Amino acid sequence: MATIFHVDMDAFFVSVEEIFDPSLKGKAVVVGGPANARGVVSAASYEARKFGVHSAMPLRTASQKCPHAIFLNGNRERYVEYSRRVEAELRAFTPLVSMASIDEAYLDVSGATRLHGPPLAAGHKLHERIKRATGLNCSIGISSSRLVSKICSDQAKPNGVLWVLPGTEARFLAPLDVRKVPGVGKRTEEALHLCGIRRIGDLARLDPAFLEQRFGKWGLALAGKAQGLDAGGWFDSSFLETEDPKSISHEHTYDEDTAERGRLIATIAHLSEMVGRRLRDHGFFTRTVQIKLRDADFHTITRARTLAHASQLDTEIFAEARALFEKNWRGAPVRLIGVQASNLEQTEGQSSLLEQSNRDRWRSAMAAADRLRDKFGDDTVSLAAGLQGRFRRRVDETSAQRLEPAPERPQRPKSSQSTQSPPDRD
DNA sequence: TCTGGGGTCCTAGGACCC
DNA sequence: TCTGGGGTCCTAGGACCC
Repeated sequence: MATIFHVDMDAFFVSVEEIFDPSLKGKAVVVGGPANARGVVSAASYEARKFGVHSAMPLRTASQKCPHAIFLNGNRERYVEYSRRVEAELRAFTPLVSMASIDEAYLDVSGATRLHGPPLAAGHKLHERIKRATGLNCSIGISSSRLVSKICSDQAKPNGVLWVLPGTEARFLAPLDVRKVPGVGKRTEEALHLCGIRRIGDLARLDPAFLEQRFGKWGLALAGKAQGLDAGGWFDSSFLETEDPKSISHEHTYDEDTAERGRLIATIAHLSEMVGRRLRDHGFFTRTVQIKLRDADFHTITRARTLAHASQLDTEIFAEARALFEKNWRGAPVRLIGVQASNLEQTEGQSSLLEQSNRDRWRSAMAAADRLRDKFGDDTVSLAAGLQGRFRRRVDETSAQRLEPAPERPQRPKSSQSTQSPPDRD
């Protein structure tokens, strides 16, 4: 029988902030942004939660429920750093560690009883070690499957260790709300309630065939989850593998909706650059470029196109994203705009020699730009179109280098040059 | 209450091919 | 030419997670 730990950090972002500013301890703290900003709560301290504040809640709502809360923007790098410290501590405890997100992990400690003792004692030992090494509290769920351990760590919060004895999984799960099952959100919960299913025990009693007929493939998975079973069985080989990403995207929500074409296109250029940069960092090429547009009513559309050859160049991603935007934007104010790369490949595939040499030149320009960004920051180099709108001022003020084609040679016809053309060779 | 940003997976319809 | 079925790729949307 496997022994799986699920380790979940308590109010992770808030707890890290408290390390940097101990005066925050014991206060209502919300990480996510200013109280009046467009945005949602990323993390709330337990003090703030007493007032009904929880993650994913709009910041403006949070500030109404808890006006005295301290609102912080948050520091991604800090959280990544502390996540690494936690991970190091987990790996020192046992080698079979799978980070599920920035603040949670699964550990397979099946073979570690000799070293760490029985499950509950081992759990407390790990809990102590994490606290000592990082100053952070966590909760640990222990059982024979990842699913039950995850639900279990949630029941253990805050700052607790809980063990579900082998053979008692069904008894543990039965009284819990169906919403506790990972994957059951608002919609599925509503649908289940309509069928008279409120608790995991209700779900477990149902015929899997009924769930499959009612919810399709997902229904069958749900039937398994109600029994506390992991999708991949007791142990699936993907436990330790870090898989390649399937998509890379960036999006931006404006402080106020905007219908300014120049500003929208500048944002698309900026987002395309960020996507391209990450593609190159990961060594991927994208075949499908997608844009996302959300209007004032929160109505959201996505429009995608698959390219003839895969690319990792900002200019090609931007050209595609821009074309999709021009074809689909009707002039209405935009709340959010996004650019996504998917259909990721390891190589760019075949193309003509001419295209190849053009891309080779752009590629070296991109590599040079990446080096400059590493050295001087992300805003030092930008697509020409990125200089419009709100990015213009920032870039001009720093008198940054622009990523534009080099001056033309005289024999070239003037009209053939645009921001879309590759830079000349020196 | 007025809704971020980064992802994953699933469904469903249409095109196209055999 | 009155019309099947399966497979794959593409696109759009939606539920969900942290």
